[in-house]
Amino acid sequence: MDTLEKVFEPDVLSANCPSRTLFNHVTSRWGVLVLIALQNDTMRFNELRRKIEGVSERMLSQTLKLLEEDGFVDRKAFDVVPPHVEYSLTPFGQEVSKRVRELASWIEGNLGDILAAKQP
Amino acid sequence: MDTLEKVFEPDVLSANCPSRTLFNHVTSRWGVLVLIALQNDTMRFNELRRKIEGVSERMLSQTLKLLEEDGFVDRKAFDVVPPHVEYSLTPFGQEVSKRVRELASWIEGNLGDILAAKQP
DNA sequence: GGAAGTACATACAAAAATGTAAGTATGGAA
DNA sequence: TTCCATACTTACATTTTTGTATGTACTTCC
Repeated sequence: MDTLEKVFEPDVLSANCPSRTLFNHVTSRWGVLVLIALQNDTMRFNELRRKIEGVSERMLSQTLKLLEEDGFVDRKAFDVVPPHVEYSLTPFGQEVSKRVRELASWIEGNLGDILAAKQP
Repeated sequence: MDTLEKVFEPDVLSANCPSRTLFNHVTSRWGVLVLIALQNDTMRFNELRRKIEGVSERMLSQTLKLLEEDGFVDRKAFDVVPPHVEYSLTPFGQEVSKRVRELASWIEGNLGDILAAKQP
């Protein structure tokens, strides 16, 4: 009966599938780290910057903006001066964060064995 | 009694932790896709290239080499001409692949809702 | 009064990633 | 015989990413 239903299957291996774009944002160099850093906390911009060693302000704000547009990060700005902004994960963001964390944790937890197995 | 034991905790948030390097390789633009593509198969170079839409030969071989050095990908070359090479995941590679797949699958499975929630 | 902290934006520069085209040695198909 | 396929590598060009420095409009600390 569903002969006319669309049978579009999202696939990150397809060059122009929207899931690929989202996947790229989430797995981007700083994206993964932002997702991990925000996992259980609400953090301010400079807090995040200190936690994620090596990010520049530019990259951090760019990454946050992208993840906010994708609906993974929530930005709450208080209209005061000096500025006060709080970042946190949306429910969607928490789901992806959980999975990114699992990948990172596995690597961290097996780091010794992985490095020991490397030849060069 | 373990006063002299090392208390090094791998952490991807630390700029020069080796886990960060591995994590970057694994979550690199093409790295994630190679890991996903190889999940249940042994594949040849050009097969992979066709499966991962958009990779250039250069990037594919570079990525494969990196993941091989890290011990996630196994390369088996047969000494024939024309060349015949088979790529597959090592046990470590299967572990990371599993987690990368879970992230990708979650995004693919929730793509509709994610896109629907986006404002801009 | 000067320095530091806040959360960025913007312009410019440098570095890194990626693509393109060509080459290699050979077998098999048309 | 010419073309396609295999699995790459290398040189070169372009694109993208990333960093650096500076400015903003205040407030608080010393």
